Order: sequence, then structure tokens, then C-alpha cells
Amino acid sequence: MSLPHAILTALLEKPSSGLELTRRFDRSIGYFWSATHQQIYRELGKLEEAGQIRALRSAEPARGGKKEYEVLPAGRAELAEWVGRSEEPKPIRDALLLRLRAAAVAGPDAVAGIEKELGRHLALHEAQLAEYLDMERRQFGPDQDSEADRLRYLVLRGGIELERFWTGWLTEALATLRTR
Amino acid sequence: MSLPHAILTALLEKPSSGLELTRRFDRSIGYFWSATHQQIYRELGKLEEAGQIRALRSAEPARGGKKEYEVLPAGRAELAEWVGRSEEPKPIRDALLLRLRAAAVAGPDAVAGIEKELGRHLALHEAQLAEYLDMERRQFGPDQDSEADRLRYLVLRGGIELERFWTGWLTEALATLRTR
DNA sequence: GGGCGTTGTGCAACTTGTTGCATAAGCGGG
DNA sequence: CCCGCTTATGCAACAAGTTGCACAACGCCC
Repeated sequence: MSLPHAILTALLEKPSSGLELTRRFDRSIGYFWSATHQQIYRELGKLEEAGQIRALRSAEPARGGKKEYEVLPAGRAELAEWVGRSEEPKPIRDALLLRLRAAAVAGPDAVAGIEKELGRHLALHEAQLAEYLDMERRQFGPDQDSEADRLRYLVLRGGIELERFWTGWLTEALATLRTR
Repeated sequence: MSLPHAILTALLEKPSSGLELTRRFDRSIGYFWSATHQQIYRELGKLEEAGQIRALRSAEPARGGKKEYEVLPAGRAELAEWVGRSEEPKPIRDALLLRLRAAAVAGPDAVAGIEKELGRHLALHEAQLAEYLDMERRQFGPDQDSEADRLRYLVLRGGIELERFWTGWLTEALATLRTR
């Protein structure tokens, strides 16, 4: 159950409205924890109910007016507690690897179709890698002073290396399939 | 919605009962598509209902007796169709990366606790990598004749490289944290 | 033969994530 | 002024995944 903590983190970085959060989940935070606007609104409601966040300028009309949230001390405490918790790494669930394994039993005609899919994914991961490398260049110069900066850089490094894994493996897979 | 297709794949590789499937999902298949016995039983019921699989020796008493399933032609067709489908790669959801990012805003005391967690994960991923390398050594000799063997080997290669990513990144992360 | 652990199947309730749609304010153009 | 577009919040229904437990058969062993 990490979504509430993802939201608390995002709100601590910068107080935001629901839609702003949604946008940020499509960019930085969402690169390792995605969420739709529905999940976010629902969770914001629960967090407010639980007294962990609070709406600013609450007098706005209920519908159509933007509502900004900030984290309360209880929310910060909950987040700190969660960060210290231990959790088993969940096994991956990857449909592409599953497809490949299914292709092995589904017959040779299935293999032909999957090659295109592998190529498509390769292009997507290459684009994502390029974007991360761009972020690395722009946001993280040679001088990382603060602890927080170094942690954020580590997270980005994770994204970069993960995309390198994908591009590398997909390239290998395509090469193998083509020499059949 | 990949679980039914994971089950069809497993059943094509070898007809099994619900519990046998569960065990196999804890080993090979589950390395990239995990599932609990609950999900599997529920899904087996649906697949049988849909006429894609069939129980062997169905006269067994309803409770406590094992029920083996095999794939029917309709199931094989459905799987082949699914293999050819296109699907967007879903953004990762990784709690550890999220924790690290949360630690950056939750304060320095949170950082101390996370170091232990990173070390624990590193050990787990190293063990998984060793297991994959062992499988590689035992199951895949230098001679891979059949197309199906090569595809299965590619899937294993994916697992290996993914674990290499994790061990590499976790090592880097721990080194960075320790030189603060 | 009665208790005990293992194997095996399954229901029910819950949480989490997704999809489709409704509502409303604000803004700009014809 | 009203039509359509964007911004913004939200309900409802559904699908997928998780957790806790119940129940039955089998072997075993004392």
C-alpha cells in the first residue's frame, strides 16, 4: 500500500492540487509509481479524512474549483515511519516476458508477430532512456551537495540502469530471433 | 489481463492440477508472473466455464480430490491470439525506489534506516541471480536446437540481466550512502 | 481408531487499480 | 451570447489481486 506515501512525498516536495499531482505522477514520480487521477482523488480524500493532509483556501466551491493540499505533521510522521519499514521485493509481473514464453508453446506463427512487438518496446525504452539521460544532464551537475540531492540522483540512476537493461535485453532478443 | 494466458501457457507446457500450478507459479513461471492459489483456482473455474480448458478424470469428489486440467483447442487459439496482441509496457511500480525518494524529503533519520533495507534487498537479488545462473548452467547447454528452447532461454536471460541490474544499482546506492 | 500433519480445493471479504462518465467553472471566438 | 475547449473535481461500477479461513481426503503413527 504505497500510493498514499507516494502522494505524501509529492506533497512534501510541493503542495499541489489533485490535477497537479496527476500531472506530476505522469512525469517524475510516476516513473516508478504510476497512478491515475481517480486513484489520486480518492486517496486525497482518505488522507484528509485521516488528518494527514489539509486543504488550503478551503472556501472554494466544491465543484470546478481547485483545491491545494499540504502535509500535516501526522502525515509527515506516517511517511517517516513507512520509509523505515521493511518490505519484500515483489516479483515482477511482465507481460512481454510472459508473451515470449507463451510464444514458445503457441507455435511458430506466434513468434513472427512478437518480433514486431519487441521492436516497438525497444524504441519506447530507448526514448525513455534518452529522457532520463537528459534529466541527468540538466538537473544533476557535478556538484551534489545536499543529502536529498544525492538520494534523488540515485533514484534517477535506477531509472537509467533499468532502461539500459531493457534496451540491452531487447536488442539481444531481436538479434536471436533474426538468426533463426 | 494476463493471468489466464499465463495459466494456459503453463497448462500447455504440462497439464496440472490447481495446486501443481500454484507450485509452478512459485518457481519458473512466477519469476515473471506471480499468482496466489486463490487467483489460480478462480481463474481455472472461469477458463473451464469458457470452454478453454477441461478437467481430466472429472469423476473425483468435489472436495479434497485433485483435478487435473488440460487445454482445449479454443484455449490454444485464444493464447495464440493474445501472443500476437500489442500492449503498452506498464510503468514500473517499485516501492524501494519510492522509499528512497521519500527518504529524501522525510529527513536524515529516515535515511539511516533505509540503508539496512537496501542491503537486505541486495542479498535477496544476489541469491535470485545465483539461482538463475544455476538454471542457465543446468538447463541450457551449448546446443539449443529448437525454437522453443531458444525462446525460453531468452526469457531466462531477461531474468538474469534484470537481477544484474538490481545488484549493480543496489551496490552503487549503498556505496553512495556510505560515503556521506 | 483417534489425533495430527499434509495435500488439495474453494468461499467470502477486502483492498487496489481501471474505465467511463458527470459536473462545473473559466476563457475565447464568432 | 452561446458554443466549444480546457481545467478541475468527483461518483459509480468494475476488474484484479490479497488475506483469512473453511473443509475434505489421505497417510501415518502411536
